[in-house]
Amino acid sequence: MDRVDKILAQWKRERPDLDTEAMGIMGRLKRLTTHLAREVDQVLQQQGLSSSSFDVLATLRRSGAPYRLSPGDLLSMTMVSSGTMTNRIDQLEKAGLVERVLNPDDRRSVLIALTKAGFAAVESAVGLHVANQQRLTQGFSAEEKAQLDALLRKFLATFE
Amino acid sequence: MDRVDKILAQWKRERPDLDTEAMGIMGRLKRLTTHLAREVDQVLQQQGLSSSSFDVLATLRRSGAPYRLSPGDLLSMTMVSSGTMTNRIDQLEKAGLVERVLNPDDRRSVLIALTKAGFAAVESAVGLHVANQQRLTQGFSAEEKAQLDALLRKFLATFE
DNA sequence: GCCATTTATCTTGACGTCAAGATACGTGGT
DNA sequence: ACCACGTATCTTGACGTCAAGATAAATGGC
Repeated sequence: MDRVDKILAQWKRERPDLDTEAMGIMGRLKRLTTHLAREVDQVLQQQGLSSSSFDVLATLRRSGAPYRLSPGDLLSMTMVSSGTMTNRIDQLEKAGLVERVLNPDDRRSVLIALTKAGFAAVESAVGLHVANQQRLTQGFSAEEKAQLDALLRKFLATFE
Repeated sequence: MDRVDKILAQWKRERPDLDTEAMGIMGRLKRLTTHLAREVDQVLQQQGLSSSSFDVLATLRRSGAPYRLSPGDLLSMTMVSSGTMTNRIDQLEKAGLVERVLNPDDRRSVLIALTKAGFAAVESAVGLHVANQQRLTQGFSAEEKAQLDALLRKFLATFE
C-alpha cells in the first residue's frame, strides 16, 4: 500500500467507474522519476554542475574528439527547445566550460567546444554520476534490471 | 537500437571502463516520462487546465465531499514545495476553480475548497485524462502491465 | 499567564523551461 | 545574378518551480 495505491483507493471510492490501472503505472513512473532526478541532481551539484549543464557537457564528451557539436546537434540529442539550448550554452560559456567557435563552413552556425576546464569537469563528474546511478538501481537483481529495461524500451519505442 | 542505445554506444567507445546498465534504465525512464508528460499535458490543456492545476483539483476531488483540504494536506500529497503550492492555489483561485475558506479552528491555516466550477472542471477532465492514460499504455498486454507496475512499485519503495 | 518553540502559510528572488517570433545566412530554381 | 524559401541560432516574455526566509498563530513547559 504505497502512496499511489492510496490515490487509487480514493478514486475507487469516489469514482468506481474509472479504470485506474494505467493511472497507477503512470503515477508510479512520475513519482519515481522525480525522486531519481533529485538523487542525481545532488551528486552533480557536489561537482558544481546542474543536471542541465551535465547533460550538455556529457553529450559533447561522448561525441568523441574534438568534442565539438553545433547547437543543432545538441538539440537533436537532448529533448529541449532551441531557446533552452541557447540558455544552457550561455551558462556553460559564462562558467568557462564550453566556448562558441565560429564555423568557417557555415556562418549561420557555431560549434560548441568543450574547453579544458569543461573536459575536466565532465570527466570528473561522469564516474561519480554512473556510480550513483548504479547505487540507485542496486535493489534489483540482474534479471529484474533486464526485465525493467526491456519494458521501458518497448514503452519508449511508442514515441521514438 | 533506440536513442538510448546510441548514447550508450558512444560511451562504450569513449569510456569502455564505464558500466552503463544503470544509465540505460535511467535514461529510458527519463525520456519516457518526458514524452508521457507531453501527451498528458496536451489532453489537459484542451480542458483549459495545466497538469499542475489538474493535480490540485484532482487531489481535492478524490478526497471526497466536502472537497476541502488545507494547503499542508495538499503539500503532503503532491511532491512540490510550499511556495509552489501557494502559487498553484493562487492561479486556481484567480480562475475561480477553488476558494480559500478560513479555518475557524486554526487561524494560521485555511481550507482550499473546490468551487462548483472547479468540481465541474475536474469532473469533466478526469474521464478524458484516464482514457488518455489507457491509450498511452495500450501497447502492453495485461501481463506486461502487471510486470511493469510491480517493478515500478519496488523501485518506488526505495524512496517512499 | 508567559514566552520560547513549533507549525502553517506566504513571500521573494533566482532558475530552467517553452512557444513564438526575429535575425542572419545558405540554397536552388530560374 | 536574383529571390523565395529553408535552415541555424538567438531573443523575448511568460510560466512553474524551488530554497530560504518572513509572518502569524498555536502549543507546551514553567
